[in-house]
Amino acid sequence: MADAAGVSISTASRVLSGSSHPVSPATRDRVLDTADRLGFEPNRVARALATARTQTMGVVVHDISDPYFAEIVRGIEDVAGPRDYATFISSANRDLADELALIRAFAANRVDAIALVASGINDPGYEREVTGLLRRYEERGGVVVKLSEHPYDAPGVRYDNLTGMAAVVNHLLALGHRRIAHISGPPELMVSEQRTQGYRDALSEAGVAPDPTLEECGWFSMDGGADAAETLMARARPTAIVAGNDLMAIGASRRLLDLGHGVPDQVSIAGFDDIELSSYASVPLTTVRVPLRELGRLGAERILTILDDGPGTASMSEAPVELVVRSSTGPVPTH
Amino acid sequence: MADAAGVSISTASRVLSGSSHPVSPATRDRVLDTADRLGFEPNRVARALATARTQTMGVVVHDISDPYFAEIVRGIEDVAGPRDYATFISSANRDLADELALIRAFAANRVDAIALVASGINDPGYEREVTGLLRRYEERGGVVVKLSEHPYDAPGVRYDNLTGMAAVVNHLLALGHRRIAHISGPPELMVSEQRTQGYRDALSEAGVAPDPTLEECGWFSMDGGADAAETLMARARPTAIVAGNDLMAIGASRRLLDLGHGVPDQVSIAGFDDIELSSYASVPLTTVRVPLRELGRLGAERILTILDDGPGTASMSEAPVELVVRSSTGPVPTH
DNA sequence: CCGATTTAGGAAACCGCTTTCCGTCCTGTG
DNA sequence: CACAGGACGGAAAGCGGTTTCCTAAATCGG
Repeated sequence: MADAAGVSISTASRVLSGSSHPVSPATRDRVLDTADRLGFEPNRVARALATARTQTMGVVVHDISDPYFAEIVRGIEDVAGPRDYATFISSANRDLADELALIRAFAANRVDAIALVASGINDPGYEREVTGLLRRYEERGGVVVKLSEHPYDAPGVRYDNLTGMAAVVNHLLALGHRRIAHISGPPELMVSEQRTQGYRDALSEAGVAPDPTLEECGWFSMDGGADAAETLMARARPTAIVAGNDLMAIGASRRLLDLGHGVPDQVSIAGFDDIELSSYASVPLTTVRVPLRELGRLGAERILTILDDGPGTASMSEAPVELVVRSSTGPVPTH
Repeated sequence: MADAAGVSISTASRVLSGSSHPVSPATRDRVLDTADRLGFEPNRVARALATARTQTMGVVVHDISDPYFAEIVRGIEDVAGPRDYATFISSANRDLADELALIRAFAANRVDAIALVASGINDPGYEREVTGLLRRYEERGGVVVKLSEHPYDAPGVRYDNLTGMAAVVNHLLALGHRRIAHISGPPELMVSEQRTQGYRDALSEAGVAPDPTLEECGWFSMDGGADAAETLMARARPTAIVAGNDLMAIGASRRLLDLGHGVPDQVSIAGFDDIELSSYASVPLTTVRVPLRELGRLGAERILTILDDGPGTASMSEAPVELVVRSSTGPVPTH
């Protein structure tokens, strides 16, 4: 390529990499032309080795089929793309070991930054491993940012699960409900844990006695939510169910309808996240809106800032959550 | 690292990279131990430069928030992971230019293979660009496999959209429907085009006269499907609607229910893909099951085979589709 | 018109690995 | 016991770029 243009490798590199070293306009054009003619694209791998920068960022998601992540990822791409960073997504598919493998892969491939999205898992073994991995990654110059609760100490963007949960529960309380059940996500997930905590806090705050039979795990999936709802109805006859995420709430309302329980006439259902789907569910869902896409944008911006200017006083910033009332919740049945 | 173990770089490399060059067990252990102690992980970028292999594959998806892709991606990961390949996903978010940029990024980063999933777009300009890009990529040793219709000529796995569509339409015809409308995906997408063609063919096969007022575009999204359904009902009063994918079918049935049209009492609705969601939609969806995850698996296996043994007589293989009847379709209303 | 800068471009070192090539030592064999 | 050949490990040459260092030519001030 350099030969074809009749210049040295150095010169070719300088114009193609946008170096600050001066190159005459004539030479520059000649290089650009031949590069274009030959369809030459510099080998990013070689460049990465030389510069210790790959211009890529890796996004670790817990489960790619969960629309929650899609929104966040989109936000990340919104800002990464225009800044010429390639965004690579990798999904752990809810497997702890896979998740570690995946972080290891990103680190080994030297992505410039790793974004952790909703992969915070509460497990001493996992925490130790992931901490070691990410610490080494950071020591080598990688930046890690978290877009969800996570045991690893890194800057990022969060939102308040407790406040959000309190909002739904209070909404339900205001409608007169007292037997409010909860379908939780996988207990090992930190998001999940916090949301459940939010549910419990809000109830005890209102002086409603806790009742373990009103809680059931639904694994953050639609079928999980459906099964949990069925179990809860059979066991504890709640008048309202608040799920740990929208997916479970949708599954729950579907199953309840199938079983002949009116939603919200006989039982109210609420979710969390406000994924797009929620307005199209069997019954449009009352939920807590989390500004997912914005979260992604802010996260990516944080990454770029750190990459450009160093960590600074990097810490967590917070995005607001908001109750969205649709038609899946209503007053407690009178009889 | 090599020094720490008291061996030469060559030796360290040999044990860490699993070379066939003999290394005594004692030395091997020493290297392994110190590597482990230091948490040393070889720089994949450097390794990639030396070997011209990155042990990564890139998956180009058209829209990451479409659950269709999630399933396929999962299938790919099923086989890539165990074979120690990292899978990177990148989403074009329905933007043609972005999609090209994304292929370019994968190529520049020298992923060993690129899987094209449902990103086949019918646009002369795009086709020319993408062909040039991928051809160069292949010339350099990259392997490309397509998991959906795509203008670029490459091996892969497909399934028959025409047969699938014929199955749903015939199902509807058998139920007595004659005014069968169609909500299509984005016209530029090849999948979309084929499915629409399948719909038209099946109708004309049955001797039902084509009616352009019975076709409407729904962009493969839930809202798009909902809007299209509303338009169709106002304009042409179909007794059945077959959508180009499940997402649109779900949106459509939701909207129709909202507008007071019974599903399937007054209008039957069918989709295509059989994404997980479809059994949880407002009304469990009659649809065409596409073995998405299996498709991903087969695709990844094809990639690995080519990577290991060369292209061989690489061509398209085909996965079967199958009609799944649920409760969103029923006999044509009698009056 | 001359020395000091500035501008432009080339040579070569380097990024962190793999791999070829080579030398040493050990073993088995006639 | 001499020697062929295999086991083992090190030195060094890439891989394809970037960047430092250096030189030659052009420009400038006085």
